[in-house]
Amino acid sequence: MNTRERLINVTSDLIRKKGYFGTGINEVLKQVGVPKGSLYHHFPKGKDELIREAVYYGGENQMQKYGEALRGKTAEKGLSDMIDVMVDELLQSNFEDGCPIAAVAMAAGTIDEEIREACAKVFIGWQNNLEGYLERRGVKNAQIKAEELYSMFEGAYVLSKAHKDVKYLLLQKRFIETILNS
Amino acid sequence: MNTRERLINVTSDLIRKKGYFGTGINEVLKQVGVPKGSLYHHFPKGKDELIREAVYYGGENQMQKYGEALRGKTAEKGLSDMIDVMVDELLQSNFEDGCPIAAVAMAAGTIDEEIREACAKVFIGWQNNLEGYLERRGVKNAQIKAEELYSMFEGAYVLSKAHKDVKYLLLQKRFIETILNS
DNA sequence: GAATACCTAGACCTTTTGGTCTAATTGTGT
DNA sequence: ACACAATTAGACCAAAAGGTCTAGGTATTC
Repeated sequence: MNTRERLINVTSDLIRKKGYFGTGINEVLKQVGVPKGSLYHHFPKGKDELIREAVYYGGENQMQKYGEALRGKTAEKGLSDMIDVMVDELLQSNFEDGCPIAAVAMAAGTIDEEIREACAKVFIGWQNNLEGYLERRGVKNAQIKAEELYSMFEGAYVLSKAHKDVKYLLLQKRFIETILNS
Repeated sequence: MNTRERLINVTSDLIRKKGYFGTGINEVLKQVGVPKGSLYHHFPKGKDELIREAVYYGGENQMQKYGEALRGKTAEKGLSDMIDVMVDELLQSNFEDGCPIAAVAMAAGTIDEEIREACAKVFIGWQNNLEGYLERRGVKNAQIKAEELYSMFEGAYVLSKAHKDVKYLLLQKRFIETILNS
């Protein structure tokens, strides 16, 4: 992993814990162990460019995890396993890691518009992915259901982190069937 | 409105736009128009104490708004109007204002534990309020449904803000009935 | 091996951060 | 009028923020 990738990787880790404003380039630099010059060589526009790349990177990463959870299962089992991915992330990080995109998107409107667009694009990507998955399993109105499932999961992720209690995420499993059959 | 209240009020406005790390006490001071001394007189523990109070204040404020939307209506109409409260906040602030609690809770785990607890308490308060509301209207399993509705709304709030598009919130109206009858 | 592009190194800068401290002022009760 | 608490005022501080710039080093290419 080269310098550029390591910078993005560490930034991606940090933003899901502390969001846009809480993530400082000095801390990134310290964790990666490289000087300022490297950062501004790879990201001439500075922090905003770095964060934007980290959003895309974190989004790809997360989608891959979700993809693995879904692969080759019934819609219900797949979605249930997708929830477990989020549950595990919370537990393994002692409730420090949240949704890597939401943490940044929260400050949208007051930060660089391109970053907000990056967040939106990642969300759309996740959603389209889920929509295709549902369609392949013969679920009707897959688009709306994918949107709804994402809303539910995103909200439960936030609540579980705030409460330091995964029950909000686990509760979603009881409503997967309800939504799929609605 | 006295100095202490004005400080809390402005801080509450700021945190729902920028979260914990994005909210600076110097900016609060500038907006209120008082010097440092006043802030540290009213909040000897500094920023964290101020933010905590702002979380409670913002939570009360928001619950009142939701309460008005719900009052004297069928469960479905009330919940639909509650969604409109969130929609209006996004539109009127040009998508700058989000959920006042979620914005702070996002950074939970890396900030003062008491602030995280404050966020959790506010969420619990909102949820209990909704639960009571549903019960009074004869909804079965009101607790679980209140939890679920909050997850959905919270998630849709985040997504609508990230996308600068209220459709994610409006979509929730189509699922209110589904959840209530589940 | 010289030339060139790529990348690292880190000193330095300005602005802002949260916080402390002392002096002055305002209000209140006697 | 006096005493005393409550509050405001703002200078000051160390640390951290994001960012710039020049100097080295390390590859790669001819």
